[in-house]
Amino acid sequence: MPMNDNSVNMNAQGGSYHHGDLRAALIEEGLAQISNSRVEKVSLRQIARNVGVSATAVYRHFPNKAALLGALCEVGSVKLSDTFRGALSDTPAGIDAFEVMGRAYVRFAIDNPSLFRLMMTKAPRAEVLQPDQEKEVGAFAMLSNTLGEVLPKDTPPELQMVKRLQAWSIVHGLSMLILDGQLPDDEKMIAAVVSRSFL
Amino acid sequence: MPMNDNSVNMNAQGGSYHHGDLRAALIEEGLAQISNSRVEKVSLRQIARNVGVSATAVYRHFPNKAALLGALCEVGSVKLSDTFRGALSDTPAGIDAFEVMGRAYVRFAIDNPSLFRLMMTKAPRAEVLQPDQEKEVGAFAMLSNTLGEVLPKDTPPELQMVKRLQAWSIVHGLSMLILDGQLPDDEKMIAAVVSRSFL
DNA sequence: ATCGGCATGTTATCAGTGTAAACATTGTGG
DNA sequence: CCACAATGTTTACACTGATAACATGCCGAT
Repeated sequence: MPMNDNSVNMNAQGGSYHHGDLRAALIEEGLAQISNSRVEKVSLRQIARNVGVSATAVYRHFPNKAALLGALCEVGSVKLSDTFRGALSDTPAGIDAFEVMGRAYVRFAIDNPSLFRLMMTKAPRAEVLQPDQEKEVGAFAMLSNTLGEVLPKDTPPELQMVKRLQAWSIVHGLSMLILDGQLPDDEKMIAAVVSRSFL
Repeated sequence: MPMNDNSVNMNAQGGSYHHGDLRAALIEEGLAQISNSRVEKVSLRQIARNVGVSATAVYRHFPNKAALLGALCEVGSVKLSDTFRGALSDTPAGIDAFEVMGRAYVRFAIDNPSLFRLMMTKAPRAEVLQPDQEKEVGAFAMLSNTLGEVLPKDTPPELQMVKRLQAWSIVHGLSMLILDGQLPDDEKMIAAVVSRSFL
């Protein structure tokens, strides 16, 4: 029996016509897909199928596939924020907070490769012009502000900004190189590269 | 007139049945496509169409789309190597060679965003265990060896390796963040971030 | 020189994708 | 209570990468 396009075989399963909270279900299934597939293999139709709904039903909740992926990114962002907060709160005194954050960043990327990629390609441009944007809660801001706290107080603002960008670049670059298979996922190497020795 | 799938309207253009050097033509057109499209929009069929050949003719020269893209990567690699060599040879004495290489790396990424992405996701793992692989000519090796030359001679090998990885990470991370629109394409900022101040 | 085989093209077809249009069903507020 | 808005469904279309079967033409052995 060839799967007939995007049918859903209504009167087979006991579900009701209306789903209840399809939007949330789509996001959940989308996260499941992206957690063990490359991002370019994540399919709107497959998500709909797994949720048990027709492909076009998705369009009642998202204008297009990009918007659905965008919703996944939002979830990813809070996940990353939580990871950062958790890493910081678990840090015993005397341990360098920036190194902890850096390792958490790389670890998050490794644990959520496709989602991380998606987040990076879709996120809005980081507010990077003036330091210490308290309101900003993006990945860069949390990492950057942590670095700001461990830098010497008399660091001139311009140099401080450069160091923040270097820190982000190092941590992000290392993450991407590991995700792309150019560098191995080696805990010791990660710790060494992220170490603050360069500041 | 609806485009009838993958036809090529033979007796309309004066071309002969056999192309002569289709493989090269496909690579050239592929490079053209990737130079002004995102990588996920590059289409095997579109390439074939632009070359004036049926879609399936491609499969006489490449087993699948991935192989064609792989060929584009190879061209990209020599392009990057040339860029590096050119940057080095244009460097006046007294200027830090590593900063020159770093800027060239970032500039290449900015000038060839899709190709650069493709190269990074397809390249084999960098040989990174022992330094100074003379034979290795990949992006990392050239950058890394340049850094090796400007580091103090008495730097212990282990520290040297970490610094090489940090250098690559910084340069690669900055490139990706700019490509993803997270950081602006600002010459001064790039120069500052790539500066060797962190060594 | 011819002729057969092989390299290199072609068309037809398939399964899969995102998306729009038209139709169906249901919960809900006047 | 019932129209309507919200939320589903089916159908259809233009794409994509890929396979199978068929066509053409170059080139070397007889």
